[in-house]
Amino acid sequence: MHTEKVNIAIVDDHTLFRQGLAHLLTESNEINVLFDADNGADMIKKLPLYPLPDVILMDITMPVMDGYESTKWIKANHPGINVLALSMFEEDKPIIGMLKSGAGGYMLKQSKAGDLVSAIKGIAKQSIYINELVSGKLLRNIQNNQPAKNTPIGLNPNELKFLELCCSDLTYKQIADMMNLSPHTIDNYREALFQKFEVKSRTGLVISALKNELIKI
Amino acid sequence: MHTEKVNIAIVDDHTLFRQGLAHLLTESNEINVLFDADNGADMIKKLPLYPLPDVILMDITMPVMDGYESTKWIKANHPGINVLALSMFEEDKPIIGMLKSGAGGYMLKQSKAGDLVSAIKGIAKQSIYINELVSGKLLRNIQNNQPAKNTPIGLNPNELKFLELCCSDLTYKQIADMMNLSPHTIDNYREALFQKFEVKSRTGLVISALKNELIKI
DNA sequence: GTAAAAAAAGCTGTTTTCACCCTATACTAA
DNA sequence: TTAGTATAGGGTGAAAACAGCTTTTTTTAC
Repeated sequence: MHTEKVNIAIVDDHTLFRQGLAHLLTESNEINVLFDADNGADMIKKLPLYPLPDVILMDITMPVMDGYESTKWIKANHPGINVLALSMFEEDKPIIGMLKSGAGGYMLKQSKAGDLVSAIKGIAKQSIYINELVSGKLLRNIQNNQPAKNTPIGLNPNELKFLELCCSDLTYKQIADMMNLSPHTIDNYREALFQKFEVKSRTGLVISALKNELIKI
Repeated sequence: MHTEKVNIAIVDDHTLFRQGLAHLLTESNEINVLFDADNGADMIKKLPLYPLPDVILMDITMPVMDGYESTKWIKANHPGINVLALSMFEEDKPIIGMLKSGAGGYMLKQSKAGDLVSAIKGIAKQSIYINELVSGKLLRNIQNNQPAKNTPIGLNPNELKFLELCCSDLTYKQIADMMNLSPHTIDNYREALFQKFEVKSRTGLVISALKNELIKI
């Protein structure tokens, strides 16, 4: 069985690493390195000069235009190209950051060549390549990402009605009329909700209500 | 080499499935089913009557107290117990939901017994067990969780940035500072957006922006 | 280089929102 | 009974938001 070679580009500011890697990958006979670049800006400049790569290997820390920005640019301008982050860092922050920026996978520079080739082939075919390193961090990220979320806030029916009407172009005066209550009473509801949601403005209140899925628009 | 059996509990409202699964897992000789329960409330009642399980297999849809609530309760009261979600659904929402609630892994009921045993052993040892099914959804979740960069109607980058910052508890003065612009300039943006969106208040603006999916929260 | 256009900043009001005081009623529980 | 609490209503002053119009600066086009 024969499969097309995967066309890739390498973006990394360490010239020796970049070129060594290019040789190494070319030797595998499954990967074709179209071009390499010093940083994101260099990549943008070179991209039109070659066929579009299937995968771009992307370093994170680079001068001029770093990996996060470069990845965002790629996904905005060539969403079909898959970005595989390739970095020395195994901390949560760069990993989550690159994935959020749009990378489809994350490999360490200390990986074995064979593993990198598999990752490149995997990401070329399925757009994403998740390994052990990444999956745990991903999970912890979404689990921690909801800090104050599971604090069910007790609202009485009137407060809830008021909250709904708040999510509109109406003034408090108009809301008071619609609820057949004095504007001062509405004031009390507002104060109470500001405290419960820990906000200081109607806009903050609306955003919180939507985030907590108390109100649907 | 000999390893301790993994102690588990099964929470699922389908009695036959629950008991059949218990037999099946017991036969593997690597897993010991301590008890099973009809739903979350039943689980909470039975938990003190047995040794603490290493892993709880948790269904999602159950009467009285569902899998999300039950998992949250477990992680709040017995954070050492690992929850493995076990469901028929392979949609994004239940998977992400259970993981956010604190589950360390997610398996389909249509899995092979051997795979389930591996998952249980994996989660008992490493607290998390991520398979192909889950990892892709996790990644897409964090990638979609923030910006929607499309600008369908005519907003320039500054107006869009302003609009984003509007969806918060910040005052216009603070927004002006963050954008390094004079409050008067911010005033111009506000006026322009009020016209474009045909609203008369910041709240109306925020609601419109969200409805038009120009901003994600 | 200059004129037109667009963006940024300024000025002056009015209205709305917000914060913090307060009173009255009615229901509940010690 | 009395204290506590939830709900409705009241008043004032300050801050923010809103509206409309003018001027300066920057960009762009000719």
